[in-house]
Amino acid sequence: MPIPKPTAERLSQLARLLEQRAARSGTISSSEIQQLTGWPSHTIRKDISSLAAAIGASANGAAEPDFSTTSGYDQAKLASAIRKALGFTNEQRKCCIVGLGRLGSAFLEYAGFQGSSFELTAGFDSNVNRVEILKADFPLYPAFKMKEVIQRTGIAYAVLCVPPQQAQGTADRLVECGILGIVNFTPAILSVPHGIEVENVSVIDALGSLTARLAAKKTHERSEQ
Amino acid sequence: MPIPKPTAERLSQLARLLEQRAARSGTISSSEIQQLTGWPSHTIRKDISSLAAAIGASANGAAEPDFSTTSGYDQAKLASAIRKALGFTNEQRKCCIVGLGRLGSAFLEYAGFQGSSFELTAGFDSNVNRVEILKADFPLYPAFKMKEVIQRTGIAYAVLCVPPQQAQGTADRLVECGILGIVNFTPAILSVPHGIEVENVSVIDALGSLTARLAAKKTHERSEQ
DNA sequence: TATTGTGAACGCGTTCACAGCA
DNA sequence: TGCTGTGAACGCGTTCACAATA
Repeated sequence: MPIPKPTAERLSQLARLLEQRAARSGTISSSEIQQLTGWPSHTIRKDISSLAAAIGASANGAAEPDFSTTSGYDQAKLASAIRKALGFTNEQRKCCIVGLGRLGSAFLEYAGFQGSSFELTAGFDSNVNRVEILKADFPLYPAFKMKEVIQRTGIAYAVLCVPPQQAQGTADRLVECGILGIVNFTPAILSVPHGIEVENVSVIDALGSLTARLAAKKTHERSEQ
Repeated sequence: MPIPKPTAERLSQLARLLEQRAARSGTISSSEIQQLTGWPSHTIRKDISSLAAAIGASANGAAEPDFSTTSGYDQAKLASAIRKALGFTNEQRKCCIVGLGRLGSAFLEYAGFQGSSFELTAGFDSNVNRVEILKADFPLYPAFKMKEVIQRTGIAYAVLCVPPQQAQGTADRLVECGILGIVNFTPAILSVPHGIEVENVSVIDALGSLTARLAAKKTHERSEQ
């Protein structure tokens, strides 16, 4: 029984949240989670129920779950169960940054990758100067080495931070290099062949979602009165 | 008849795409859009159908749509109809950037806001040095002026780019200032009161979605064989 | 023939209500 | 009593199949 995508997203956030407050008392209830996240408690219980089902299905004779005391969930155990079920702990997927301008270079010192199942292993920029000046924990290369490096080191994903005019062209090159997925920080809409996935990340889209949700909430409240 | 949220998101992207290729021939078919975006053509037709319904519902005696020739949709007309229906062209919503480190300061020269319905009107940082050194088209302030500036100028949204340890505290302050929505670029999970909306933007989450989609596609292909 | 347009069926995640348990 | 857990009903977006239009 596969975990539904929206459920997986909530669980992933929940795991982050639990790890953040690791210092607190060992147990948390679904209604406390509701308070922290805004998700209804029954949704959370259902999500965790899906999680347990998914674990039980694959755990043929292995150790059973065992979060769920009488007063909530064991935070540490729940968090690690989520991580395991969502395929974290598996081998790290290698990623690269393409485009080391202001935005791209911000990732060079971004701490969020530690503890995730993704690993930054390369950066590329067409400007050789940048490549030489910037410092990172992983090697930076001029753009013409992209194909060689990606294929040799087995990089699966690219984080695209080039100027919008170069976005589609660079995406095409990345596909040629054998990349599987692109996280697109560019405002451009990318066209890619079947089998390649693009995830768009955009402040503007995020602001649009906010506006839509606030508008929906308003009309909802109106209809409640 | 309100436009469903997923539909609105697709239409929003579609509008961006149409505007990008404004130079091309004036008409585009649903199957061409399928090729460019990967969405099935019937989904696109349904989406545009929803759009037409939404416009027709509010256009009491006003001009009717009129994209839809016999060989596709008029690109320019469709794009502007989408923008109108999704509430763009309305008064701009004011936004501010909070935290002017590497990531936050990248937005100071980000072009994506032009032509959107959002406008950057202020930046804040607790480090007075940064505020004085950085240059932007809009004023930058030290953090202690947040409340005064946000309330005086009517800023509705904040883009949160502070270090993760300060995320929750800063979010709390923003809520006190009367902000309605927060775009959270921090890996921290934020708790906010009812009525305030948070949209999380995270590379890690985006990579996670990519992985999930690729995995789903693989098992789907397997079951098709 | 090549397109849009749409009512109806479907599938899936959400919600509900209540059973189970400590 | 206060919590988790879950089958069943519900609602909504997607998908399908076919009518409509040129």
